[in-house]
Amino acid sequence: MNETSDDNSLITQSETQMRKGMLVYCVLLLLKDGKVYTSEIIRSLRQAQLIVVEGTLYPLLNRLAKDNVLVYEWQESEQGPPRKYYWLTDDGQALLIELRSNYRKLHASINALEKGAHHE
Amino acid sequence: MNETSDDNSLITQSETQMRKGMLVYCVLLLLKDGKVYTSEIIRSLRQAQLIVVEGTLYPLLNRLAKDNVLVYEWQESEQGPPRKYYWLTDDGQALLIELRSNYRKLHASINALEKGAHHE
DNA sequence: TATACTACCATGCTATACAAGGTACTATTA
DNA sequence: TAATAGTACCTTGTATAGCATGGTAGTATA
Repeated sequence: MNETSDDNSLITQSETQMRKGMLVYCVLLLLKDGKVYTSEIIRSLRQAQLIVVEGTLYPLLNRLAKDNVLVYEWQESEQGPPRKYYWLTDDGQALLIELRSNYRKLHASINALEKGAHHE
Repeated sequence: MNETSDDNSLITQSETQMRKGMLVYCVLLLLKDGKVYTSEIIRSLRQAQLIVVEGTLYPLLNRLAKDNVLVYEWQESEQGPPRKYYWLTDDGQALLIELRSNYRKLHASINALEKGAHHE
């Protein structure tokens, strides 16, 4: 709660916020080409600098599966514990299309604001 | 709490999420050219289809002012109640630059995912 | 048997968007 | 003067969801 020394906290916070909203969209993008298991998703997202912690992704996948966006099946691994492979349902495909459209619109809106197009 | 009839709730939810993260950035963009008062900000954001309700923006502006990103002054209006005009501090200008950079990176990452660039 | 690695998961905290309702000032009109 | 409408600001309560932290379990190796 020190308000003088953590002046970069707002930056970090806003960075986090920016990534947050895109998370569902990015997860669906990662799954659009086939079955992927959870740790693999985390690694891919980290490569894209989009997420770091497991505690965010596992509940998210559970929610998406509960809402019939994803399904999964367990699969034995040759080395290590079994893996939970996820893929998109038809509803998931539809949601992906919807989110892609929304992202395009959002990006366009931000571009407009960046160019200072705020006149009544 | 009905889980069968509100099957578009996840879409709405994700749309909301997408806008959420961009809010700080968009507010700073709106203020980058000078003093603006709150209702005006709300109208501009609505035009850009980025936010709808006041209950989101007022607390956000308070937070940003508390964190020395924005300052404000009261100004009489010729018609109606007085208005609270906000503008960016130097810290706010710096944050805007930071957030612009972050947004660029995020957009690039999403573009990469859209093109299916997830290979180890 | 013990250690290391991989993978999955749950709990508690905190931040925050939204819904809903409220206050106060000005102008218009009866 | 009194009532209504319009504008602008603000607060409270609720629910969502990311994150920190810690834990379980299977496999492989020393």
